[in-house]
Amino acid sequence: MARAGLTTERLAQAGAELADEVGFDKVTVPALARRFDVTTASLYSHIKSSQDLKAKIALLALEELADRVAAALAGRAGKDALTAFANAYRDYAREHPGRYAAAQLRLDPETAAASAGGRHAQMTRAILRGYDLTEPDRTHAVRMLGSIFHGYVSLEMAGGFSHSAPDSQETWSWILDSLDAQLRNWPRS
Amino acid sequence: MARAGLTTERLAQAGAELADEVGFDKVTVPALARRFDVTTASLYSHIKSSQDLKAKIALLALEELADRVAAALAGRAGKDALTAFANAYRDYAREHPGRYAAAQLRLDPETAAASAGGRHAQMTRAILRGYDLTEPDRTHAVRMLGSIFHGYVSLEMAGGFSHSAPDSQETWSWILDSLDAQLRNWPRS
DNA sequence: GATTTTGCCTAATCGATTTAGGAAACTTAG
DNA sequence: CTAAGTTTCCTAAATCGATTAGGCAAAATC
Repeated sequence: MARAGLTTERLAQAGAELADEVGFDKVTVPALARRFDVTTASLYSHIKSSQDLKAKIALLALEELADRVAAALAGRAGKDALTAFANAYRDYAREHPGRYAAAQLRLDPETAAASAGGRHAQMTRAILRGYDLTEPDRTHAVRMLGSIFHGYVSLEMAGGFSHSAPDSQETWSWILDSLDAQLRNWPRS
Repeated sequence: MARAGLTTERLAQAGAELADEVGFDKVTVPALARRFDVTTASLYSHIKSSQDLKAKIALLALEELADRVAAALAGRAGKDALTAFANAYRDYAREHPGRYAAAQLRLDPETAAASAGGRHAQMTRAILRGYDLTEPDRTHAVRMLGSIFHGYVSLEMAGGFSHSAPDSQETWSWILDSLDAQLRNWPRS
């Protein structure tokens, strides 16, 4: 019997592609097995469970996203860095909706600790170096940026802004301008 | 054979309670049937499918949340209204995590149109009456507020802010102060 | 080339989803 | 009050996803 050449990495990769095509919630062990023309049971030599597969897809997405953000951030500072960061984030979600959804999966603490989550937090802090904030304002600002980017992208993907003027791109730019102004003028009256 | 007295509303209500207890993704037709001591098939006289059940829970959550926000907003304006709105939103998510997750379910357009989604948008606009914004800034601001509240609450529920100082409440207050200042000083430099 | 390890298979169980069809309980009209 | 109609719930059964046990053949190791 010819072997299909499965590995954990290939499964995660194919699972990520499947997620982008049909949605992360529709990623299922049998569906992935069909892609490799093997039986469902065969995948269980490479993954522990369906949850495990999803977690591996999530880790892959987090790494990819972190790589993109890192590349976008290279050599930039201030508003330039803020915009690059935000756009890298948003573009990834638009190009890879299934992976983006995967990246939101709640991981157990050990897995999360070994993930690219730390790089994300680190890069967000790096953006703020271009602004004149001291602790604890800097941490508050990190959290605010994370919230607004994640929230905006989620709502946009859910179709929240698609059916009315002004278009989503304008709002995105407006928000970035607004955040930049807010951070530059801190502390305010 | 004694009847259990099922109705669509009771199922949605019980489904919402179940969601808060075990998580929205764990709400299943058999699990709900067990609560009423009936067989799984019996529920299908009241719901069209499992998806339909979840949509009904989502609609219930959206209504409840809109009611709460409306109550919180009554008689308030300016920063007071902003804070009340934000806290109503966040408190609901903390008290009813399953329902909050349900409220994020993507509904098909017709269902969404018949939902309390419109009330939410309307109330968000109402908050901004206390600030001096004109279109299209007002719409941009509505979207920004929605994004940040949703994003913050999602990340907080996912445990994103729980393992480091400063605590989440401080950041929440900081963000509200910051948003208020930003909206009051609009347009800026 | 013999042995150990690994990859994939067959077979089977369990739980969730859903439909078909029947019987008992409510409702309503005569 | 009873007969007809409707609704509610049941039994039974098919399908599909998740998962485990145990076997055989292919790779890798010696």
